[in-house]
Amino acid sequence: MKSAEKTRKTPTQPRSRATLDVILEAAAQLLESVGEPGFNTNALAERAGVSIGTLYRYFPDKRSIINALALQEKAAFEARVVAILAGETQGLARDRAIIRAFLHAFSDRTEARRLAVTALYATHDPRELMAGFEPVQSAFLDAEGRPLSRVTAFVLSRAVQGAMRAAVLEGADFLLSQEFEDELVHLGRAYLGHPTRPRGGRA
Amino acid sequence: MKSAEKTRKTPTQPRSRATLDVILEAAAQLLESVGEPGFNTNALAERAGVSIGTLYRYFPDKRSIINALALQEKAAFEARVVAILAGETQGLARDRAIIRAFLHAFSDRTEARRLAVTALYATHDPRELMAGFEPVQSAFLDAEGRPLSRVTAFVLSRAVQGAMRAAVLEGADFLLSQEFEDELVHLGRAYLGHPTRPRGGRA
Amino acid sequence: MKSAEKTRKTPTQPRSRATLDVILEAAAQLLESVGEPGFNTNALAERAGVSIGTLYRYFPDKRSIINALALQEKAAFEARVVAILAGETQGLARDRAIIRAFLHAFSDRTEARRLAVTALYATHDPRELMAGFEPVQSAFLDAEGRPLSRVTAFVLSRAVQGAMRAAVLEGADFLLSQEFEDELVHLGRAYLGHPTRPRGGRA
Amino acid sequence: MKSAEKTRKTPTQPRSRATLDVILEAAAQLLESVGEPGFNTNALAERAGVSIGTLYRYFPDKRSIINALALQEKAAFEARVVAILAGETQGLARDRAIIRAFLHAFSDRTEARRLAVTALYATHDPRELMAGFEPVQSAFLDAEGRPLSRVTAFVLSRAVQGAMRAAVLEGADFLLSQEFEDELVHLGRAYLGHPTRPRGGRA
DNA sequence: GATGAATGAGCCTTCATTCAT
DNA sequence: GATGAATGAAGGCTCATTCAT
Repeated sequence: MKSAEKTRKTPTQPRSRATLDVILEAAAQLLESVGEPGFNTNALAERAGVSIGTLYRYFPDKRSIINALALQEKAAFEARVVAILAGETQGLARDRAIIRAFLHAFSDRTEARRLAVTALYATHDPRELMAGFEPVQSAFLDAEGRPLSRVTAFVLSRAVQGAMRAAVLEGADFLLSQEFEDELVHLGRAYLGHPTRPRGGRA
Repeated sequence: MKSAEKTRKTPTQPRSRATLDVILEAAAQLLESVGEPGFNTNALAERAGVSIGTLYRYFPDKRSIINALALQEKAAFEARVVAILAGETQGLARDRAIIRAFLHAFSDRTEARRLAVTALYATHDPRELMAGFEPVQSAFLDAEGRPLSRVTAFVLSRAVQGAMRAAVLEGADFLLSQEFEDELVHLGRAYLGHPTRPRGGRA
Repeated sequence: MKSAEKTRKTPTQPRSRATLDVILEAAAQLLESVGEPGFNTNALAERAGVSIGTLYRYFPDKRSIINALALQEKAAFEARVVAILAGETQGLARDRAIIRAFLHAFSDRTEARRLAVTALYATHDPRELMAGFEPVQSAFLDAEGRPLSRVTAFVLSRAVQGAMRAAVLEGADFLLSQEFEDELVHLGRAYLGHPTRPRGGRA
Repeated sequence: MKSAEKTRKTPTQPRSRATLDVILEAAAQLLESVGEPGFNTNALAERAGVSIGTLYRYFPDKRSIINALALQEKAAFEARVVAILAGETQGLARDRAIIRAFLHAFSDRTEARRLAVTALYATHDPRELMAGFEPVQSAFLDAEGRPLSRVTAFVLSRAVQGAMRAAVLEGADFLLSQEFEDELVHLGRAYLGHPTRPRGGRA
């Protein structure tokens, strides 16, 4: 009884594609405003401006709508990071760019993203879901220029994500401040043994 | 429709206290085994071995049960950390002890804890909820022995928690390994500029 | 996903038993008046004067309500026939009594009974369901006093039932007439080679 | 809300006729494989290889599709029996031929036929529907060569049909056996007082 | 105090039918 | 004529909550 992955019919006609986008956008808004318990198909249909029946033409059941949303967000974010890694920027500047990408991914429509990803995790293997981040992890090297161990790569990525996630969830006023960004970059670079800007004005 | 906080009657008679504990224990087990969607009052009453009516003698509504569970877990954990801080151990050894306390809090009955805390966050101000950790944060000092800035303390605590949380959620096989614990300690100490065990092959 | 047989909880308390009877009686009335397509849980709850929720305390799903109804009718009818067979009456008089029992079973609230039994047949092995009639069949003997062959017993019982069923379904005006009853008795007895009343007034 | 009888446009062009046949054939297959509850217009359109819209060009609503199917089956069967009656064969041989025609009508695609006919009966006057059988009934005579009374004719035809119907529904292994056919012929002839093959071991 | 039968709002989902293309 | 996306009434079912016993 596993719900079909994502959609019933892969829509290629422009009208269908538009309808699908409308549904996913409405889903993100709704999830954002009411959270998971209030997220129901009737409310979604109304906000999307389509009928309940249309919803079910595009998705086999409710859960698959949330999953589709999560996968969409995940793909968009991974694309952004890959673009940075493929660019010319290196070293501290590159690290800043990545942190900034993460920060903005987390701060726009955050609650919806978090819930969707949580739901995605509830029904899929998390290891598989993190697979998309492997290119990011392998782009990092330690102070001697060697690739990171499995555990080190894990701690690095999850620590930075964790701090950002908490800042969003706790509504930290410094979320988009330069200081917070600097601290995150420092966290990562210090952990790996890279030089970073002097701590405070000391030393 | 805001639910009264926690309980209808604060139970002081021993029997009531026992019933309340049974309910909370059953709630933790149920949340653990079926997750939030399957967590319903009828199932809870049955697992706790009490009637639905009794449930409602102790809690005004469903959400307050989950909240009570979260608060209970939170209090227990905070007590553990405060005990460490009140002890004699200092420096690297104290940091290891705290990390270990976190790790075990996260690895026992994790899913229930996460869901309960998530639910707690959904209905309460996260800043208020994190207030209990302030003693922990003020116990840390930077390499020059000065207290941490607000942002630094935040990044430190949430980064470590984030890495542990992810390890649990992703079912990382190294969750309780020495290597993972070492990496977390290193993460925190490197961030603060404290000396730690040598990285990689360096002296 | 097979529905549990009959009820969720076997109710033994008098109140529960009464509620269950009310539901089954309402189900029979509703099935009678609107037929299977119009038979829905909301309408049933309303006619029974109970809530939808109560319905689902007694039956796991809609189909099991119809099945319970069918089994109840089946049991009642079988009991009636067994009583006749256990009695003193023999020969032609006994055959008449059985035919009459069938006729009345068919003519009181017939449509509901037919639909319920049809639904029962749709979800259960018909051979199993007919098992209750075996005592009836073995009570019949051919003109030489020998028990009937399997096929003969089958043809006899189903032929008589078929004629009665059709009379009900077609709304035959002679359904409860003496002539019809006589013809049915004659059908069975002639088939088995027993003497019966002279055909018409002719030799 | 009574559905217009049968079709919107009586199709006389060959293409329309072909489409209609495709739809009815698909309807029979679908009814056979999933039963009445699973029989829905979307599934029918897909199996027939036409669009939903096309379905509604040929039939005003769903019920009329099933009715058309039933009428088609009914007409085909009546034609077969009329052909036998119009033939040369008489007496026992003719009776066998008719029984055999019934048996095969019942055993080929039986479930679909039964459901369709049931649905037909639900919306039409059964007396009207049985009108087609009157020629069959009037072809039978009693042992004195006189036509049957109304009740006798009814009992005869419905008894034989009832036994066959039950054999199909109960999946009797003897459905197409010589013994079953013999018993049915004997049932009818004994009822009418005609001589038949010896019963049991008698001469 | 405890019980659990009863309630019913509200949710997910199906599917007959319409109509713009 | 044909298509199939869209519609939405309708129905099955769950579960938080109440209250008579």
